[in-house]
Amino acid sequence: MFNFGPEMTKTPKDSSTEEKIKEAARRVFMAKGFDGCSSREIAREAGMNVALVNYYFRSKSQLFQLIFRSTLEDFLLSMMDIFESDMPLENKVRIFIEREYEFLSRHPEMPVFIMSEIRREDACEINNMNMVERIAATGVFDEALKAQEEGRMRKIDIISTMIIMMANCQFPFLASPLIKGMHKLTDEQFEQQLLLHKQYVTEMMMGYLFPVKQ
Amino acid sequence: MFNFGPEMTKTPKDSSTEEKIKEAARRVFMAKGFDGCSSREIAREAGMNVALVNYYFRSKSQLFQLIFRSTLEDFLLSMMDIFESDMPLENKVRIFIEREYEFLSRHPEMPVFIMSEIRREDACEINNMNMVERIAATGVFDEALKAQEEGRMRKIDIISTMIIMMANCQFPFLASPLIKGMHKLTDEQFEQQLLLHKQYVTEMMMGYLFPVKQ
DNA sequence: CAAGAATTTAAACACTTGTTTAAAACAGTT
DNA sequence: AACTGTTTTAAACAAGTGTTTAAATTCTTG
Repeated sequence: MFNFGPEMTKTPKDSSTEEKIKEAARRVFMAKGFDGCSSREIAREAGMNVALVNYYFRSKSQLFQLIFRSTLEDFLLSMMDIFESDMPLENKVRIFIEREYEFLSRHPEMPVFIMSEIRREDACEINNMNMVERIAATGVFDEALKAQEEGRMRKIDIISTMIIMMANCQFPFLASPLIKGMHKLTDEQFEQQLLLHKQYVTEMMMGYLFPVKQ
Repeated sequence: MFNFGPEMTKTPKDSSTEEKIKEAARRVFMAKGFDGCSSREIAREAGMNVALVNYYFRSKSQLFQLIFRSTLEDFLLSMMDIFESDMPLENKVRIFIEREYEFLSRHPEMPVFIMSEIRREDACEINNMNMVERIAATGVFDEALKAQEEGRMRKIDIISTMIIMMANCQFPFLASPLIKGMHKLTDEQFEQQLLLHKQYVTEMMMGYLFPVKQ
C-alpha cells in the first residue's frame, strides 16, 4: 500500500545508486554550494533521474545536511588523528601542520565550502558534534597545559592556539583564487608557493608556541 | 523612441533610488550570496519595484559585478592606506594589523563574501584590478626588501608575507561561525576572544618577521 | 514461472526565477 | 495647458525550481 522509501528496508547490496547520488551531491555541493545548484543537476551528475534524489533522501535540504555533516566530520577527523599518537607536543604540532597541508591539498575546496555554507540553518549541527570535547578527549589540551606549566610552551589560551593553527593552514586554500588572481600565479606556481608557505608558517608557529629559553 | 536607461542622461540629483537599490543589493548579496537571493528580494529590501533593478543595472549579474568590484576595492584600500604613511616598517606592520581588525570588525561578512563569491565568472576582474601593483606603488615592498638586506627583517618572499598577514587577520572573521559553534561562544565572548587573538598574532608575526638579533 | 515488493521512470504539480513590456505617473519647459 | 522625456508600476513571459504522482520496470522470493 504505502511506500516508505528505501531507508526502511535496507536492501542487502546497500544500493549503489544511493551512493552514486551522494557522491555526485558531494561534488556538486562542494563546487557550487547549496543555492548554486539544482536537484536536477545533482541527478544529472549522478546519471540518475531527478525523482531518485528525493526517493532516497526525501529532499534536497536533507541530502545537503547529510553531505555537510559528513564533510565536517572528515574535516574534524583530519585534525584529530595526529593528536592521539604519543609523541612530544612539539612534534605533534609540527606533524599536524604537515598533515593538514597534505589533507587540504587533496580537498582544496573543503574550507571555503564549510565556511560559506555553515551560515545556512540547514547546517546547524556544529553544536551537536562536540568537536572541542572530542579533541579534548585525545588529551592534547592537557599536554599543552602541562607544557605551559613546565615553561616549554608559551602561555596562550587554547582557543587562540587553535585559531592560529587553523588560520595558517587553511587560509591559503580558502583564499587561493584571490591569491592566484592578485599575484597572477599559475596552478603550478601556486603549488610551489604552498610548499614554501608551509615551511614558513611551521617555522613561525613553532617559534612562537615553543620559544627557546635564554 | 528608444529608452537607453538612466546611465545616458544622469539626472542632477543622482537618482537616490539607484543608490537605494545599490545599498540594498550590497546588504543582501553580502548576507546570502548571489545564488542565495533573488532580484525581487533586493527590490523588496530597497522598497522598490522589481523592474527598477534591471532599469538601473540591466541585470542581476551586472548589479552583482558592480557590488563585488566595489567591495574588493574597499577591501584593498583598507589594506593600502597604512602603507603610504612614512614610518618604520615595523610600525607599519603593527598598525596594519590593528587597522585590519578594526576594519573587519565593522565588516565581518566581507571576507567570506569575497572568498566564496570570487569563484563566480561574474567576478573575474581581480586580474584587472592590479592589486599587487598598487600596493607595490606605495613603496612598502621596497622597504621590506631594504629591511631584509639590512638584516632587520627575516628573508621571506613577499607573497608568503602577505598571505601570513592576511591569514592571521582575516581568518577569525572568515571562520567566526565555526569558532563560535565549536567553542560555544556568545557574540560578546567571541569579541573578547578577538581582542586577545589580535594581540597574540601581532606578537607572533612581529616576532617572526622582525626577529631580534643575538 | 508468478506474486509482491523495491526501484526507476516520465510527467505533472504549483511556484519562483530573471527579464521584458507597455502603460501609467511624474517632472520640467514652453 | 500641452508636449517633453524620465521614472515607476503592474502584468506578463518563458524557463527553471523542488517535489509528488502514478505508472513502468526490475528484483527478490515463494
